[in-house]
Amino acid sequence: MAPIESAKKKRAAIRRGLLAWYRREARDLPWRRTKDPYAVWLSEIMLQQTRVDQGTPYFERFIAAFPTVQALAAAKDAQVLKLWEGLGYYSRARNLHRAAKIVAHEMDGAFPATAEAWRALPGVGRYTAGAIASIAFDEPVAVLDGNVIRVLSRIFDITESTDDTRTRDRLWEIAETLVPQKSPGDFNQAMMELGARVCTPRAPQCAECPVRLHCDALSKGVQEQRPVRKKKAATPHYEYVVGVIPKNGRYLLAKRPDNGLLGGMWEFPGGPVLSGETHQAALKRILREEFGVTVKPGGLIAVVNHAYSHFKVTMNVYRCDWISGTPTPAAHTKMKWVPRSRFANYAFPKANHKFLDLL
DNA sequence: AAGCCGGGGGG
DNA sequence: CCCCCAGGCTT
Repeated sequence: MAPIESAKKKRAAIRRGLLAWYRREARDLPWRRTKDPYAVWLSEIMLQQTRVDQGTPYFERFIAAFPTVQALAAAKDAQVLKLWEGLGYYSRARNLHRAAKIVAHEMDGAFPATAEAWRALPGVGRYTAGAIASIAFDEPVAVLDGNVIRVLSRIFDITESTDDTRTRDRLWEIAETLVPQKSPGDFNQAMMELGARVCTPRAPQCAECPVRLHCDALSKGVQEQRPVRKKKAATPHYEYVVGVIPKNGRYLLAKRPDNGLLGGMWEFPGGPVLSGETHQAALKRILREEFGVTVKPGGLIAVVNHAYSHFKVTMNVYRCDWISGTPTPAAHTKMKWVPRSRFANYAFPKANHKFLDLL
């Protein structure tokens, strides 16, 4: 079948249409008011797998606390984590902090100037490197995030699963072919903004789309069937018990290991209930074996449900009386008795915040 | 290639 | 309830 328009003309029309739309419709976001590489970098890390509306207040607080890469490099781990509290994917904060120290101490405070050089920093992959280089340094390199995958899979009617590596490679190639020499940062942001506000996962607003005349999926009426995704396995559900243990006006907290789930965060001690085990038996067993204290389980404070990325949990939170034992963590890195008035200095997981106000 | 890694909002 | 989000790292 002969193409209605040449591929080259189609690309030119897409560039023109998206750039014009973006200059008219772009949201006024804090990191768009500057080309400071530090601000652009911070925004890109914070927005990984995170919606703009969710990330924006975190960006404002974070950059107010650490206005420069030197300030971030000099910060304490706990301070950085506290500012990330509630945003999720906490390894981003750890990698960001590590990278800030590298830039400040090993690169003399000078940021990398190319996408390739950015990728050497921890937490910066192909997407983030392309975003920073194109936005802050005008380098004509592509980005491919969830929005761009959706936009391109519709415009070019990609029928293969976009979870497949070969399809990803093809999409990257399309994106690289599209990105203009001039205003690459605006173009990349235009594709993402279109994906976020017009070319949405469900019920896309095609009538509002500046490139609707060039969209292969729309012309076939299959836009809601793109992108093609593989379905994910069902996530398991776990039953946990958690102990709230007061002693002399303080509560027993434990710090999670720096790597892995909720790395470096503080939490009330607890763990999974064995099948057939009562909550009271589980509390006594877990607190003795994993945290080194003997307790007497008391009343139920809360039942909290929480969903993580790959499992779900029900936390049964009980008040417990401390009987004996010096807190000694098995899998955690340290434990402390902390007064309620100082909780504000500790980064807690969301699942703990769901019952913290009840204490 | 597949799994791990949070939390929130929309349908 | 399921899906997805300005993804990267590890195995």
